Amino acid sequence: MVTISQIAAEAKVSSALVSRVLNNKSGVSPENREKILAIIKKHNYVPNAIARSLVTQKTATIGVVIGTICDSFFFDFFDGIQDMAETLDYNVVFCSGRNNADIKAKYVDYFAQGRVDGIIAYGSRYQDLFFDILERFPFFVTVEGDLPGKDFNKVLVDNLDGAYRATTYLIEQGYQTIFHFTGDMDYSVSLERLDGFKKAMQDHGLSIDNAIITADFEEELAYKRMKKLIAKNKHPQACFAGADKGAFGIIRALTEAGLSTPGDVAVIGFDGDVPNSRDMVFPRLTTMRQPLFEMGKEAVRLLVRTIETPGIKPITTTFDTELVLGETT
Amino acid sequence: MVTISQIAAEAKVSSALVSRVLNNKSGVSPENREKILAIIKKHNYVPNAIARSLVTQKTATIGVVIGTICDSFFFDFFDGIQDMAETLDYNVVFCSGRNNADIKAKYVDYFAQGRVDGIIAYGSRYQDLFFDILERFPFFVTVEGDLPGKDFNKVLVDNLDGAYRATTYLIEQGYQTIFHFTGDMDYSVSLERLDGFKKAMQDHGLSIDNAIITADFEEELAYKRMKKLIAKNKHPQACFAGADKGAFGIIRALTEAGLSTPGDVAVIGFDGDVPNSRDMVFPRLTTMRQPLFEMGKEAVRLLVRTIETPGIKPITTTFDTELVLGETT
DNA sequence: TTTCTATTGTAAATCGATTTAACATATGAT
DNA sequence: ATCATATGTTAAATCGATTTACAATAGAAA
Repeated sequence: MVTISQIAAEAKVSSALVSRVLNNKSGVSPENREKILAIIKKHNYVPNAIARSLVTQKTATIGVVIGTICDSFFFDFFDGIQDMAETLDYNVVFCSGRNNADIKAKYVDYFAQGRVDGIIAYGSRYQDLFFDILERFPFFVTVEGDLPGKDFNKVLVDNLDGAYRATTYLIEQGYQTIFHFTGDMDYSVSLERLDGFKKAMQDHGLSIDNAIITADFEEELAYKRMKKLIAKNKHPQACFAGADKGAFGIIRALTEAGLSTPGDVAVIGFDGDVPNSRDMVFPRLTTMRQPLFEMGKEAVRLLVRTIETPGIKPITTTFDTELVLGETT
Repeated sequence: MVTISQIAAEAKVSSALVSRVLNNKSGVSPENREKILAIIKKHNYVPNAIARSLVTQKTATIGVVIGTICDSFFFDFFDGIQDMAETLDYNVVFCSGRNNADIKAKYVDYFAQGRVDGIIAYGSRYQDLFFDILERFPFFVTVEGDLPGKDFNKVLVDNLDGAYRATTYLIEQGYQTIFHFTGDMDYSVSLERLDGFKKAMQDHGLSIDNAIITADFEEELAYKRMKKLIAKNKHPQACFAGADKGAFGIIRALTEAGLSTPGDVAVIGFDGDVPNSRDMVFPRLTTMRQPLFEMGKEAVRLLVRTIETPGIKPITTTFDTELVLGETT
């Protein structure tokens, strides 16, 4: 690949002059500017970003790491990130952990080697390695991820409140027995949603005995758990799933057992994960929606703020969830 | 951030020694190695990848650019890329064009400034700018993208054959009037699929008069076109959609009009785009599946091959599609 | 003519690593 | 004691850009 010195040599000028032309700076005579531009064009010369970054200490890039890129849940989040990044003049690159904590940590480390100006990391499994790696890097934001006592930029969702409202909504609809299918208990968001559920039940004088079903964020386990409950004839009047995928599993178990929703069992989810083929999905799920687009935007905003304002204190922004009524309650 | 010279200074050795420790090379006394490692650990020192890349001329990274990251169609493709990249020891970063040709070109350019060792670009709109930018970079693979007469690494699908077989399958099922809903005519894959359709119809002595409905790769336009056909009572016995999303639009129009599939109108798609919530989707679409996982793997294989074998000739790999029977034919 | 200023250009330092060549020191064989 | 070899260490070059400090030139002002 052709370099700046080769361009300079061919133009019989110093590389400093070429650099000035590249960066549209003054201090170049019109004749030289024209000559240099012609040679640049002739060779399709593009300055090497690596070399440039080394001296400017800037990559103009934000790195995003998520658990897996193969999850439509993130679509709005991605779009929010890119939207704000474009207005703030940053490029965005995404890395996927392929549902593997080690790979995710590897990519956080990859970014933290100075390849980007800032990192956005999504995830709330607080024991995960990637938090440690993140903390060695000066500019980052975690989304959904919190660590007790640690002070960094965070974009959070008020899971406790959301779960409380979801549960309260079910109670107000008149359901008496309500089960909560938790998310993976390794994740702090699962614990928060569980707490919200418990609090709502207690505040309304309802029992939570046997009401907590340990599941995860995937469809399969919730499906199995619900299937077993139905078999034992111990299913509740309503289910609050800690994640939309779990809710879909519950509905599948119901459907297979010949039970209807919300007729026999009401189901509410959590996430606002709108499947890609929205119109083909039946029935539409009632869920607590997270404002993922706004969260993406906010993550970039916080990140760029700390990157460009030396010494500024980190911030936590917490978003509220929104009840989206579907056809399952 | 701490640098190699600071580590060297603190250990009272030259930076060359520290570099050797970092890269596990010989030529360092056990005592020095230990001392240096201790200081590295103490400061959480991580070598700067930008500086390293500048001298090694390696980033150990493959950049992937697609039209939009917000499309479950790519999931298997992404996974195939990462799968092969892991075995060949490359990192993978993704950039999304947000359904905008300019943004897509911007990211191809971004990568081509030397930020990655090789680029994988997905897309077949041959007049798109990104082909020109790609060609200034020595190492790249296009997927689905072809340019007549140009010689570079390509991963293709035999669209003509796939469309021919899809159409033939419908004909063999006994359907007489078959319409083809094309993809966006800017894309070469659309033209190829159209050709396959035409050829199959002609080979079986069927007319294609009024049988070609110009649509795009999205659901909405196919829906509208089909709706209009139904209104005029001019719909065919079977539809071959150039993309699965279009097939879903056709089915939606049918459903709304009270028509059933395949009872009233059979529908076959093209892509093998399995929606995320597979089990919730009704009915399951018959489609020509593209082996996206394998295509991702192959793209990486071709790319790394040209990166690591100087002077080697570019290759084109063409994959066959596979008829996946659903419930719509 | 002299002095000052503005403009244009270049040499050299810099960013943070790796790599090469040179050199010093120690070890062992002859 | 001498030479060859192996080992450990460092200085300096390098990667490809930007940036700083300064030199040269030209034109304006005194």
